[in-house]
Amino acid sequence: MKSPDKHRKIIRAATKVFAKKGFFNARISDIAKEAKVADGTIYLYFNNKFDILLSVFEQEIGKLIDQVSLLLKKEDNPKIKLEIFITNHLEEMKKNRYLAEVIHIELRQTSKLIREYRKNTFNEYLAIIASIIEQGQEAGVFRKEIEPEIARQMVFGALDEISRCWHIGNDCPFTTEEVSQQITSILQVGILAPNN
Amino acid sequence: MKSPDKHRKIIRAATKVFAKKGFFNARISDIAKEAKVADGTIYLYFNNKFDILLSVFEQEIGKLIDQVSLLLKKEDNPKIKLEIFITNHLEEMKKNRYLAEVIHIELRQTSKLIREYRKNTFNEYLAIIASIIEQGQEAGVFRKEIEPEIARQMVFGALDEISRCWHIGNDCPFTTEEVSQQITSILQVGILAPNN
Amino acid sequence: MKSPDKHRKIIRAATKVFAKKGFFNARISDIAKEAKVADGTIYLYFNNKFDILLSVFEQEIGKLIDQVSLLLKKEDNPKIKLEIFITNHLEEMKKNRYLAEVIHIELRQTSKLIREYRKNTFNEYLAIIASIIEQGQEAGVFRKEIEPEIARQMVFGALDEISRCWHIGNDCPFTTEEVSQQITSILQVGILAPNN
Amino acid sequence: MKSPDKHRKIIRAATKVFAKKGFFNARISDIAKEAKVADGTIYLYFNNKFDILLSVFEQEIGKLIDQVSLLLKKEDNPKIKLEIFITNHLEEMKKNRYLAEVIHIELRQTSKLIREYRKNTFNEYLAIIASIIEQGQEAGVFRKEIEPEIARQMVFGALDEISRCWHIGNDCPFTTEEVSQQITSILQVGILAPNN
DNA sequence: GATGAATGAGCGTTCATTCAT
DNA sequence: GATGAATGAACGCTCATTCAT
Repeated sequence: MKSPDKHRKIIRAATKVFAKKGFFNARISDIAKEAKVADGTIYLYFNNKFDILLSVFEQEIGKLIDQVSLLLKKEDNPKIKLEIFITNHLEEMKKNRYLAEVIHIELRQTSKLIREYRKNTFNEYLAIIASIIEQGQEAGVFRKEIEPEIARQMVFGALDEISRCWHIGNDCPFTTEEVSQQITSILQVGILAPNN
Repeated sequence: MKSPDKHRKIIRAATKVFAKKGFFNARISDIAKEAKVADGTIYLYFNNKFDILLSVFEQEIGKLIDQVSLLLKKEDNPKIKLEIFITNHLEEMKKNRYLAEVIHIELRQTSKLIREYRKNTFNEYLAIIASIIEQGQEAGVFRKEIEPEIARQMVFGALDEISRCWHIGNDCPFTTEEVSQQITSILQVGILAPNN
Repeated sequence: MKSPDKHRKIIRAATKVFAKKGFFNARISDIAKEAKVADGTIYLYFNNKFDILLSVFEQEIGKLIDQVSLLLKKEDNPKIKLEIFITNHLEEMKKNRYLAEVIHIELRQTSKLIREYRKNTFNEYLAIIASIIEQGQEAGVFRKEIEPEIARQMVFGALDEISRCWHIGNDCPFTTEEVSQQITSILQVGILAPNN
Repeated sequence: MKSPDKHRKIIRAATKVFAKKGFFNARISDIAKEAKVADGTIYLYFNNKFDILLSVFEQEIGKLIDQVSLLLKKEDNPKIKLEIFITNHLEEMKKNRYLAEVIHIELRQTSKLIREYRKNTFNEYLAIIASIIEQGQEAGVFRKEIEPEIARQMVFGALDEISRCWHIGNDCPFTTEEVSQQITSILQVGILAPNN
């Protein structure tokens, strides 16, 4: 029977290799070497290279969902919930460089497969943002005329762009906390000065 | 003398092919066929496959810069300038599906070349956003505690995520105008309801 | 573990193909077909096409060195040693048509690699000639004013030109033995008639 | 009408380029650039790349033949004639690096075409050596049992190997004169010390 | 189950040759 | 005659995938 341990090892190795080289430049043998496994062994656990990529997402983003869900469960205030989501995402991206790169590099690589995939686990993650907005609107805390879907895209787009800039190596002179606060603040009260 | 017409034809073809298949899945012969030239002809105008990608950016993003610069020149109010930038970007992405895909798919290829490249033309485009924010702060229209760099990332990230969702084929029930207004509005006054 | 058998098969095939077509006209797929392996298999055993050429030399010339060294060990007389070298080389070239062609065709490829290479195994082979001359001089059998290096070049040049003519297809009406004796004789006593 | 001047310019350029890069690594455009002529122009004067190579030989070796023939005409003594041939060849090879490389690199490149060619002008050059030997034998100066064909091969092989070593960049601590004398001496009186 | 040698389709790129101007 | 842009066949090499052990 296939060992779940080896499955995990391969996923971890693939996450690292994809992050370092990008999906197309990563070779199966790189992943095999990183996982200390024979090339052929990988095909006992995955159908093909692309399947590995999908599994990396399932696994890693599943973890993200679990983690942030746990944090959000303890809080009722939508304002704070949004802040928690933002802070958690940024912190994770800063910590888990591999996942960050896999998301922002590989998520756009292509193609129908990814597109279909995105209707699954990853969209579940994004849906959390929309649901926070909706709860806030129901609670009268957020403006009703905001479309939760658009706001969700804004939030994720903003966060993902931030993490991309971090990992591109351009110096970013701000701490995670500062960035988190600024984004939260802009989202909450906008950029206008009081009398405008 | 190498014909500038052919150069343009190849760029156009490459934009289309990269958008449809992604950089790595695009074949030189695909581009050649699309441009109705021989494979070898491409190498009279470009050094290699990657050079084509860079040229596509230079060309297309140069156009974007020119266009939005022209529009912004006519306006002084930073609030409206920001709206103009947002609207123009979204409209262009909606219209020029190929450019949109090339940006959001290919901009993420890990590559020193792209990284270096991004310090050039593309960053020029992004710098426009930051400068609008700064002008607004100087004019007292935007909050001074906003970091223009972070806001810039938020804006571009949001817009890029929007355009990605459009082209991914997920139904987006909103018009360009609605999206543009919502984003502008969130950025300007935030998402909080009046008394929060 | 990569099979040494396959390594040998490829070397043998390459020797044949290089001899038949020359290095530049030889195709990797020709070698693969001749060796009855897949094209890609060749790259499990060699780094690139040029590496195959070098290996052919290492292998084949190594064999030549071993063989002639063995023969020379049994003999002390420098006169006879020289004759042995000459005869052995000519016999081998006559027998091993492929090696002969590889030497005289490929040895002349301008290439830093080959030049560096020649300082290794092949030059070892040539050095045998020089050392025979030197021994002869020490023993007082050969004239002391002969430069061993120049004589060495003469000997090898002569032998290589002979073998080239054989394989070029021009009829050569002499047996290996006759040629061997003539060359040995010219080298030993020159071409002058007794009273000149 | 095709200009003989341009024909000569291309030959000269090709000699240089072939010598520098070898036949297979030389590109038609290299030759065209060196000759300050358009690529296409070359095909007005030559049928194909290989034809250029043949023409280079015809031309350059023709010159060699003329030159050495002139020198030999003035001399009757076969001993001296042989010395003249040897000295002249070595001097030319030392002077005309391009021709030297073209001979020793390209002469072995390959193939049926070259082989047929060699029955022409180049063999004429080699025949000069044989005829000197024959004259010497008739005059009783050279041993009758020497086969002129074999001696010819020895002479040319020796000379060509010398010139190859020169151009390979290996240090050769001897002057042209020394080499010439040593080779002449070995050929004439052999390498044996007086009493052997 | 695990291995890693073997496979071979596939692609980026080169360059001799052609031909419209 | 001269040009040089255009052509496209050809090849070295890679690497995802398979399969005998």
